[in-house]
Amino acid sequence: MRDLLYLKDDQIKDFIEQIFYAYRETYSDPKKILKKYSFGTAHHRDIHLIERHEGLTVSDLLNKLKITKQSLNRVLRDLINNKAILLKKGEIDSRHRQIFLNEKGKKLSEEIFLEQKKRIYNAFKNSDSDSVIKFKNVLKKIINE
Amino acid sequence: MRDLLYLKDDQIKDFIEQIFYAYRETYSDPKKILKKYSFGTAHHRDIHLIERHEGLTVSDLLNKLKITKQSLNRVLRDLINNKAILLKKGEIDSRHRQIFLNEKGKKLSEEIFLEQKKRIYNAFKNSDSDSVIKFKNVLKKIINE
DNA sequence: TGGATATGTCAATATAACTGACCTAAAAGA
DNA sequence: TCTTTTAGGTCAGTTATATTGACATATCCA
Repeated sequence: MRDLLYLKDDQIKDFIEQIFYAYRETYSDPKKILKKYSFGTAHHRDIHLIERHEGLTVSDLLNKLKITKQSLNRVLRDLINNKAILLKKGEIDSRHRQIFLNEKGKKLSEEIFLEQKKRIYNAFKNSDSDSVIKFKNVLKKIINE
Repeated sequence: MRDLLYLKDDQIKDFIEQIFYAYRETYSDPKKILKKYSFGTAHHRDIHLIERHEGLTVSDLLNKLKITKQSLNRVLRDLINNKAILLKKGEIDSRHRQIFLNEKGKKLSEEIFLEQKKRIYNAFKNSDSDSVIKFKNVLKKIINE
């Protein structure tokens, strides 16, 4: 077990480099669309997480993004002013704010995704299903999920 | 082929989210060490690429990083002032500058890597070798390598 | 009622990037 | 040789995204 090639330092360094490229490329693709709305990647991440977890609270979002509430609030303000999202008081605990996409936000989210999807879709289409499943499993282990 | 689960939009969105987490966590780990030297992640990326490709030129580095030379120069200046790297005129074409780590840079690079390695090493140690190989293959397809 | 929690906001600062303009030295080509 | 291109460096101003720290408000819970 101890001399597996992929556990050697040089190989691990290659992986670290490739994770950087994969992230950068994946999140670069929709930048042109974001620019049309005067949004950046920070807005993109919020839109993505709100779409995936409709009704999540501000603190849910903070926990996923791992940024400060001051940073988050700048971005949420932009999205609210643009009428891409709306905040509702939590029904059980009215201190909470639950975040939703409205129609404009859903349209934007879809537009972003169509651009961003291509790269991943093509990579998967050219891989066999076992590869994709194992890709996911290793990714999960990297993020301790 | 057309109804493979992992080609569905929701699944692809999950992958996009996980690529973000994987990148963020992988590059967060060594931030404490970088701070000791008053460096940030931009310095980290440069150090990494110089270590992996000793003697690469400024334009090689620009092509890998895909940032402007003005951005790169701020970071290289810091590294030069800190005596972490040195630039030599290219032997064949003396317009080129070839970049090398010196002793201090090598030590820093090693220190950063030991911190960053843990996450990937543990993920791989808990995966079988077929998974890791397939992880790499899919990653390569995502970045079109 | 008093403390903890969830959220929001003001202000200043840091980091990493950008655009645009301009400069020098060296190589390459007509 | 003269001209153009390439590689690199720099100045100045700006933008995007994040930070720290302080403080305010509303709501929940014991």
